[in-house]
Amino acid sequence: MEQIIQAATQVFAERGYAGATTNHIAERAGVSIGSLYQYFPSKEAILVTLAKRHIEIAGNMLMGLVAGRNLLETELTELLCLFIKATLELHTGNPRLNYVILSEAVWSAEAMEQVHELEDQFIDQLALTLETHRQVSVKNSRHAAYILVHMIKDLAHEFVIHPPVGMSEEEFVEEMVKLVGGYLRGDKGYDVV
Amino acid sequence: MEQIIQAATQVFAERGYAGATTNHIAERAGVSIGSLYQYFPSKEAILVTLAKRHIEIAGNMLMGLVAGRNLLETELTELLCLFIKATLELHTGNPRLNYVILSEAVWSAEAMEQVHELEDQFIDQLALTLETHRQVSVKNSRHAAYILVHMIKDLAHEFVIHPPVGMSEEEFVEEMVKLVGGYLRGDKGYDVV
DNA sequence: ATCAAATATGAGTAATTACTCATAATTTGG
DNA sequence: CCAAATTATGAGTAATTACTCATATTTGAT
Repeated sequence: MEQIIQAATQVFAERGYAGATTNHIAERAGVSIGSLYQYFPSKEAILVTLAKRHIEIAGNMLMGLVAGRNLLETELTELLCLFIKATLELHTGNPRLNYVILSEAVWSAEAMEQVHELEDQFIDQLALTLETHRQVSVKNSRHAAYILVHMIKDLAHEFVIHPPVGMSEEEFVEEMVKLVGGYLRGDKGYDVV
Repeated sequence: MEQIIQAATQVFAERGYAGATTNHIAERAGVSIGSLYQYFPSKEAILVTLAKRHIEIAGNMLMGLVAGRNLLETELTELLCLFIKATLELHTGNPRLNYVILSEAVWSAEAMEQVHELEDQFIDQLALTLETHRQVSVKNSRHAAYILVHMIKDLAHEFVIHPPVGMSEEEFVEEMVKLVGGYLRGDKGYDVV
């Protein structure tokens, strides 16, 4: 079971979703193809299990960043730095696997729903954090959290895959902090039409 | 040729990349499978042609928005509104096809490069626009354009697929304008660490 | 009208692969 | 120690599908 997941992680990362065969995964895991299908009803089910686990790990990791801190006393900029760097690291760690999970896999409606559920949980938690922080001023914390999470995730993903010429990781983080920081503070000296 | 692309557009949108068969595309186009392979060497080549065309159309459409205007006299907020609404529309128009192109298709390294080249061209053009506008103040216009384009594209994509509960399209546009507007103006009253 | 070049045809193929199932090994509980 | 339940095995299959190629049709120049 665990070995199958581990093998799938490797094989998906190496060959992509379409390129990975269930026989190959079973072989890498050191079990027979029959056993594999005793634990997972389909190839997609393996990916879903793997993806859910990765999203859970990422979520816990990111929430852990703020867990030990006194939010009221930590600079927003520092928090954002942490978040963005951590997200970047998550994507840099195994870019190919992240690519497979985020972009390449063919999700069934059901699988997609499960993944979204986990995402939503994380967004809800982040929304609470946003409400608590003194430097944050947004109309709707849940909406802000939604935008935040997806923006950071998607841009980090994009950056890892195809960064613009001449932009270092530090510059990327700096720009992201600017972008997000300004938005969360809500300190605009002009009206939005 | 043209009919094949049209058919592919429909079939990819209906059945996804993996679910679409070349025979099905040929049938829908009203040509034989042999003819299809006279024009396109592979299934992927069809998708690449189709994707490049769509990116080109989208790019032209978005650049056209600012073409007729006097940039110096148009409010940044208004411009951003236009851009974001247009992007949202592009994604709403045929969400399934956009999904296939952006997320589901298995891109070869070569195909990916071609797509990125087009994206980069658009980013370069936008960078010039940013430099021209009086209300924009960014350190590196190309980097800003990169972040802008991907952020708007990815978030619009995300929003169309899985919007947060209770967020209307208008609210989404408003938030995006806030987010991007603040960033581009660069009017921050604090230091970034 | 003639011929050659260009284009169209679609039955067929070769390869792939997710998944099954009859059988065998192993574990469990009495 | 045995039987029953659980779990493992892997050769085989059924279905799918991207792609080929021998043949037919059309085109266009002379």
